[in-house]
Amino acid sequence: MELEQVAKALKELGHPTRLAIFKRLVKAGYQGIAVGDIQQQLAIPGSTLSHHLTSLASAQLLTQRREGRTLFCVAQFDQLEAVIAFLQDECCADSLR
Amino acid sequence: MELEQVAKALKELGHPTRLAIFKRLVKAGYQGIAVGDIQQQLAIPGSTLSHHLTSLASAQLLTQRREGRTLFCVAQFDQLEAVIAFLQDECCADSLR
DNA sequence: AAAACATTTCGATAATAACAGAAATAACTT
DNA sequence: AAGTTATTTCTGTTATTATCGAAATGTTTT
Repeated sequence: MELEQVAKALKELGHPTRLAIFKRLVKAGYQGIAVGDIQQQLAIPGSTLSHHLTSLASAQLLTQRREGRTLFCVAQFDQLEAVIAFLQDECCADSLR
Repeated sequence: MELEQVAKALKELGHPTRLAIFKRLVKAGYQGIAVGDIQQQLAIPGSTLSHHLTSLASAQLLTQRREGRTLFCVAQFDQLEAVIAFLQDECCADSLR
């Protein structure tokens, strides 16, 4: 994975609210979690939440699936894994220690 | 590790220049790498670099050790590990898949 | 087709971050 | 103590991000 892409993902995860959102996404698994549910859990305005979701999506950290009038957000697990792999392989120099 | 603290570290790593700096720090191991060497490698102004180093330090991602007039920067490996652990434990829900 | 619901976009403001030249500080060398 | 080297702090500017109410959009229910 490219450094720029990883930096982008880390940047988007690097905000308390977005990290909290992402944590919930991951906990929800492949089924995902409704935008409205996230909003209730975090108690933040819808417009603010929507921006944060757009940010996370822009880093390929989530996808959305509509079911009626409800939008479900699903963590993009492969992207998270790629980020972790970058930190471990490119950065975490176990061999040096 | 606290979510806020992790978010802070992710935020600081989430900048292309800082991630590139950190990558070099890690590659350098416990011995570290001189500020001047980083500057040469990345070809950026000293004042800009200094700000980025301060940012990384503010997230406990590096420490500095002076040797004469040269400052060495050393990655704070335990902090990196804690961040990775958070992403894996709190976020990466392997069990769900 | 009107009302209700779920979510996004608009619009505006405030806060933070990034950048880099110039001046300052710290440490060594002569 | 003057000069040289290494790095940071100062100062100011520009750019990006965060926030959220209000209006708009898309979807379902009646």
